[in-house]
Amino acid sequence: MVRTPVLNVTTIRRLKAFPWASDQQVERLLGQMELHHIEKRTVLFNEGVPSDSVYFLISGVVKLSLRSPDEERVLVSLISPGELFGITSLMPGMYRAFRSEAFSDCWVSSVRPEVFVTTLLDVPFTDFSALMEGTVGRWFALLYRYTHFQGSSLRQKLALALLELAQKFGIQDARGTMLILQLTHEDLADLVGASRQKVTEHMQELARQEVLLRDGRRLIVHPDRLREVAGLLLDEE
Amino acid sequence: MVRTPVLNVTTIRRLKAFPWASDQQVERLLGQMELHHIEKRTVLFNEGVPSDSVYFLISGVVKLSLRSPDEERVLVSLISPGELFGITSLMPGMYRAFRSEAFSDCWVSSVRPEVFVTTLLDVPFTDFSALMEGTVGRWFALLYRYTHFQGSSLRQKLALALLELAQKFGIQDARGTMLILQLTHEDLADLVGASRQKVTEHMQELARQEVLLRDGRRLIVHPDRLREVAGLLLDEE
DNA sequence: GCTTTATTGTCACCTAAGTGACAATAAAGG
DNA sequence: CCTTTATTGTCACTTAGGTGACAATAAAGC
Repeated sequence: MVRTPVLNVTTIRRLKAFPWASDQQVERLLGQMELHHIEKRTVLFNEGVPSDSVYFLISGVVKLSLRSPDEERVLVSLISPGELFGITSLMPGMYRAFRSEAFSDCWVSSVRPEVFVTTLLDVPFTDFSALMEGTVGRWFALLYRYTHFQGSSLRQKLALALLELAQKFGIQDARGTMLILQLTHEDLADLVGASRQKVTEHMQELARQEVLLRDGRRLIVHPDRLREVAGLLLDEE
Repeated sequence: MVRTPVLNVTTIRRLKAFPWASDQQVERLLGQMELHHIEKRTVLFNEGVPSDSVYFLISGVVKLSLRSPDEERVLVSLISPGELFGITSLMPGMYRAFRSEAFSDCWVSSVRPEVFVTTLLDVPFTDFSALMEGTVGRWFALLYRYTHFQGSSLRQKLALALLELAQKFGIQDARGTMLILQLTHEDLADLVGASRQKVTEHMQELARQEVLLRDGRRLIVHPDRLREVAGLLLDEE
């Protein structure tokens, strides 16, 4: 019933994908890609699972989503034909950040990231992958925080932001993780997109619940409890 | 007064930067990097200007920010020593997405992106850059949307989301840009993190103001007016 | 064409967070 | 040490958007 699409250099060019690649490169890549037909609503991969393929959308629409603390689904993005997705696999040891599922019936092709990179760029995958992590990895952490902000309360946003700060600026301390930074409540407010007053109120509440404490103008946080507050206890990372 | 820091392979290793690179590569890179001392509050680059350098933070804290529709500043991220930043320059023709300024007194080193890439990875910059754009570029558009969501009203968020959809799924039509997608108000609500009911209300208002119109279940939008509604008329992109 | 199911429209009511205004501290500068 | 300035704490009031509930359409299935 379903007609398998022709996947050749012409198709790729029409989709305006890989415009920089030569015909030979595209040809070689196509030879190593697997073609899949995916029915509407089918999940391609879930957030939190290891990333082992790069995907290319030929036709249809793919949806990237995430589940928010209150079990709702956050629709992160809709992928259009000609787009690559699932590119966490280009970074070493990364897990899927989003769930991908067919928003309509789709034709998708997949390829192993090593093949993808070595075919299009004459460089060892591990080198490329490491450089990607060192450069784009940070952006990814940002995207992670911002997508998780969706549907979160101010309390949860604060926890997420402090968690990121603890990773970057935290040093171990007898009482927890100390942030070696002079942050005012106003800075925090700008970071989570809230008003200074409400941040003050929530920070006080978090201190009362011993999720964090203040030592002068330095913060000492408990990453585990923050994770709990943020609503990602046994979650993907 | 200010002591110039020693910047050698040991320093780089201590900062845990470029762990994959060999000593020779790091050495070569260092030889081509410029060292700058930046006083607190000094702006390194502003959003919207061309990207021509990659930066590496040696000491201090750098702040990335953005201005929201209501002239407020959104604090996007704080950079810690050992991090690279300003990596829009790794993609062809991209403009700075954020403003970067010294959050505290800093030592920063900078290098041209071509030098950075060719030193650490034995591949022509244009090839690398094109691949980056084709893979990570989309993530960047996402990050752009999410950071701009901060401090925006639902109306503005809707405009931003529809703008992104118009870029991906829009085809020109006599009446505007038609989205070739079957989107329900619930989908839109999930995309902007709002309730279905409020999305219905705002969509109706946007239709009344002729920012968009509905043809059955297809949307036809006016990107220019959407941009206006989103509050980014003469803005950075 | 008719029934069923999904989507849109509309409302009244509730709640989290924004806002302004000011007092209480704490840090910084001399 | 004392003055000035920045930051934090607190509160009453406003507001945007969430929520539930249901009617009005529109699409899909048979």
